[in-house]
Amino acid sequence: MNTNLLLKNIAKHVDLTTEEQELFISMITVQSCKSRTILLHATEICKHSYFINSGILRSFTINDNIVEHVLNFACEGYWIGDMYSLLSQKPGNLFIEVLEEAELLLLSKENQEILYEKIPKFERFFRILIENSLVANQERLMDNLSLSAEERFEKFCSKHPQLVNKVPQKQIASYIGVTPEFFSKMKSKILSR
Amino acid sequence: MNTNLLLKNIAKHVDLTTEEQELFISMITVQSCKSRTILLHATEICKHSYFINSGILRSFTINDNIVEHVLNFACEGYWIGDMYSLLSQKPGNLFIEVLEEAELLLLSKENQEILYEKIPKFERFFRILIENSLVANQERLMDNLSLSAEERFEKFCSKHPQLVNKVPQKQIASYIGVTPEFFSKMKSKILSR
DNA sequence: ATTATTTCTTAATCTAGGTTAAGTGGCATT
DNA sequence: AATGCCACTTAACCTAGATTAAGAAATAAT
Repeated sequence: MNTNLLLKNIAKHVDLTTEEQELFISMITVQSCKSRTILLHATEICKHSYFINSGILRSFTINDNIVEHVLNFACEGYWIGDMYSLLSQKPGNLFIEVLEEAELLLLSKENQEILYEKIPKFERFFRILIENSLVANQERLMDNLSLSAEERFEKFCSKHPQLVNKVPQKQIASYIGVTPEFFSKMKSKILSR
Repeated sequence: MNTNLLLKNIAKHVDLTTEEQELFISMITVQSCKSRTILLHATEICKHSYFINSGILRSFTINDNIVEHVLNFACEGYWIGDMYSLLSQKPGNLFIEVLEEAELLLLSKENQEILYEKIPKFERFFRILIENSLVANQERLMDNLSLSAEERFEKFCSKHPQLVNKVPQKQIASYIGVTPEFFSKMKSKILSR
């Protein structure tokens, strides 16, 4: 189990002793997933936070059993999960899907709670992660209220260059909030100038 | 200085000893603000988190010096601030304005950091607050992607009944992401049935 | 290799919501 | 009580993006 990336990630925000690192690692499990695996169904209760060692994942909802809406993409070095379901331990509305063959490190809700009790530094670490998520989310919200689809797409490209050519275009469309048809039209308009 | 509401608020998530409460209170300052006060300008660095004892506030951005976009409303018992600016200590893009005469409790960034060091329980308290914020934000984001203006308005009414008749209608329009003109049209359509 | 499924494109048509503009009513300041 | 400023309304017209539909291209499954 390769925990280098994760430990490096943690070290950016808090300093762990060797024992603390070991305790932490003992609470992590590894999981390899093929593309198209559904890690979490909307009807299930989310039991884990997923750290991505490699690969790409997304979280999304399904509307009226037809239209998908992408909440998030996540790749190497990021966490993904259904925060609502994880916190409330009720079924959320999110699916989590593997888009590109992935190796994941799983931290269960119970172990996360234990970590918080035993090593308050983890309380800080996750606080900081969530703070950053919240800031990013607020910005995206305001962007959706104030920018055109084209501007949102540009911003997506500059913020997530590693995703632009790897995830299906219809999912980028969904993330920025337009239909795949409109996205296609918009793209060819952009390319033609 | 009335800290009852705030202490009750904290007690929902963590248990403080009397000494801890006292330390905390010693770090808080009170501020009374008349309606229309601008607490934070978009060009300033946010130095405080604001807890609302009474009154109503909002945070918003201004686009091209013309169009306002409301990020959040906050009333009694809630916190407000510019999280991006507070964390980065750079100027954010948010204004914070008092909409209804307010009494606020201020926690400075420095004191917040000291609290984190001295009483890790505060790390937990704020982690939980931010988690809840993030969940609410994600839901709002998905609502903006999947619901019609009318549905967003209905949801706003059921989630924030205490605000519906207190804040200017154009600001509710902005919060749900439509123009004041369209909002007015929509409202009269709703009333006519 | 062939077939089946999905993704992407193009184009015609439609509509939710935006823009512009003019008018009304409220409330705050003098 | 008069003036000025906003907030709200109404209405005509406009447009970004949605919908529908059909074909082409790419992927996956057999």
